[in-house]
Amino acid sequence: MGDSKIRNMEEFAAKSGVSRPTVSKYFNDPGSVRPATRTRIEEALKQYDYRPNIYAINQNRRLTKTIGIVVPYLADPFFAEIARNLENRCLDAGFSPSLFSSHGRPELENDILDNLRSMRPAGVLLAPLGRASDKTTLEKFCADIPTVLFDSNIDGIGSAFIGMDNGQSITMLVDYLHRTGEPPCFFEIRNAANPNANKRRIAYLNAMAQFRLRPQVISVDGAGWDFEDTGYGEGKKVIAAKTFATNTVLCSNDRLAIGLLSAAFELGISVGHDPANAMRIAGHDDHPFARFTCPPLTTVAQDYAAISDRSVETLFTMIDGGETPKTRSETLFDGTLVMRASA
Amino acid sequence: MGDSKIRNMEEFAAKSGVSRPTVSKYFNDPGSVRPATRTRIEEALKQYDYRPNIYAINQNRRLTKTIGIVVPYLADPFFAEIARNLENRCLDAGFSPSLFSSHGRPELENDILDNLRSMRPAGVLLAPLGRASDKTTLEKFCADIPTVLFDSNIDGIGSAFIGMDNGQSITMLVDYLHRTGEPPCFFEIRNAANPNANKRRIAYLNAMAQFRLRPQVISVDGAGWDFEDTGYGEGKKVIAAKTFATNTVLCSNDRLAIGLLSAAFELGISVGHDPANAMRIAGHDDHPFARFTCPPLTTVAQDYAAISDRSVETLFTMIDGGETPKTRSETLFDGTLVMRASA
DNA sequence: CTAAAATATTTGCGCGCGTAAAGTTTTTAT
DNA sequence: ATAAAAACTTTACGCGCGCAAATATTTTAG
Repeated sequence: MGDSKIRNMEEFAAKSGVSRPTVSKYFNDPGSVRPATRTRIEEALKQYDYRPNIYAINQNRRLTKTIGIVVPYLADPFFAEIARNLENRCLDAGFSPSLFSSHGRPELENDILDNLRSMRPAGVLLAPLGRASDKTTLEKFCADIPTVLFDSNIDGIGSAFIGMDNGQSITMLVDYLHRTGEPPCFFEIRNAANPNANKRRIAYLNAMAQFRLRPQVISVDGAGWDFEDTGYGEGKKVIAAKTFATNTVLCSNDRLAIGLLSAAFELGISVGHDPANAMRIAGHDDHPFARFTCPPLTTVAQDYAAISDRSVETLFTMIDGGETPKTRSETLFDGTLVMRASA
Repeated sequence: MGDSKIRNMEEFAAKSGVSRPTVSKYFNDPGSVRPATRTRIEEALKQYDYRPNIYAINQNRRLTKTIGIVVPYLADPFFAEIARNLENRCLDAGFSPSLFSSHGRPELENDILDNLRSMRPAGVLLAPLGRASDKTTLEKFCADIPTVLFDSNIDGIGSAFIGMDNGQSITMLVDYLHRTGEPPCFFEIRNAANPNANKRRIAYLNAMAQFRLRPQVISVDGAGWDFEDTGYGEGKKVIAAKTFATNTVLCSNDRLAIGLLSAAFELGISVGHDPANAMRIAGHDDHPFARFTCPPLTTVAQDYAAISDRSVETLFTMIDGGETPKTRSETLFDGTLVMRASA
């Protein structure tokens, strides 16, 4: 363990019997020094636990080894889970991830990006708030820092977008629901901030048209990120008013579905795939808790791992390549149908 | 907006017609310079959006304005919510919070603390993994950096602990369940990492003794942080085996209860406070999703705001005071009974 | 209006490390 | 064994700012 305290790289270099520039080289890439030298440094490292001062390092490097990760709302387990995957992959690649949540607040998103810019990160993985985001700020930021967008696509922002194919997933879900019972109504939050919400409504309308079914979109008011609460409160009203044209409801996302399930339960309406039940409810995303609702939620699974992996890979190739690619790429992954008891 | 680019404080000072040291003083505390000078700086700030280099600042300051926040598992909405509160309070106080999740892995917790130490933060708010934590590392860390523990108490670690009074909360819950029906069995994960689990079991046993009731603790195996999964899988076995001595189950935490609710539902066992139901299930924590389970979960609410506020306050007084207090303080908040339909 | 107090400025050092150039030693290839 | 290549050492500068001391200016008090 540590004996006397080492104050800087100079002192440490003296202790290890290697010159300071070589020690510096070692810390930037241990493989870049001769094996014999490496051993000497690492021996010294065991004796005098020394770490280079990160602030001094970052001040002098043109680019840091930091990767910024920004999500719109970390208290949403979906983003928490994605963030966890992203963090792990960055760590594996030798970068230090720095995690930020906009907490649903556009001003905070701007502040975070401002802070991030002054951190001179190697790159940023950004899931923007969406409609609420300040596009000008986003645009400026992406011009300066290699940025990969994920989850929420905003046209023209960032050098790449990784997300899921809402058209594919919703069509599949509509198809399934239609084959197994009454065609679905679509339950969503009006003017939702997340751009996926829009795409899903449109995908629903297209799918229904394709299957020659009459669509019904129920848009309810709801602010903020308390989707369960909106699903519950507004769902109760809609169910009580018997607004749903069919017994099957496709929710814009799982959190809304969880709220709607809760509303149905309270009103004594049985939900389930079995025809004995009064209602069927399906969601979208395969939220971490969707397996544990009562009844368990039928939904479309997003491929968390694939989205995380591809986002990080895309960013790393951008970083390695040196410059931002000419053309903006969009990668969409297919969802997987998860048949559970609710629909 | 920004005209020509400012490279450093020297250039910016020239543009604003103020000397560099004064500008430096301004950025450390805008109120410490004369109003006239302040105006001149802020006028210049509007023209040439300049920000001091954080790395240069942090390298030269003895203490940074960073507050480290470390939670054991961010994908648990309980910690996500606490983290959100803590972040906001740090921001309000002019600090920059830096959020880390140990993701349930002790090595990662150690790495995070190592990184954090080299960041020379003004202070750290730490919710340790608990039993799995490397106590030696924690101890060393707390000796160097002002640290407030929250949620999980580890004897002697950190200068203060802020959490909830498991004795009070569990006693209240046992009392309530006993008054309104059969006395509760206690459902928990064997050898849980979190120290609260232990305290709750003991509190349960004490409470049952106090009310002269026969206790029954059911400890199931479960690794990791997938509490719902454990509650569901093991819960199904326990219910099927009719192990529970009474019809009332008090779960060690809400996430376990959510899993158990799911198990009961699958087995066709109706859960609810109403005597018509076959079973009653209660949880602990008032997890963000507890309101939306079917039936909604009766539980004890932790006072998120109080715990966050007090943790931050305690840390700030430590930071202001300069040195760590002689005596370690422990602050425990009472829980609030939340009566919902499940028990 | 003058002295005292408060605030600015000037000057200059230091933080810990990246990095480049020139010279030296070691390794690898022929 | 010798030349070429690779790795290392030495030397030196610069990054952008904190901070301290001495000096100059402005504000406030009497």
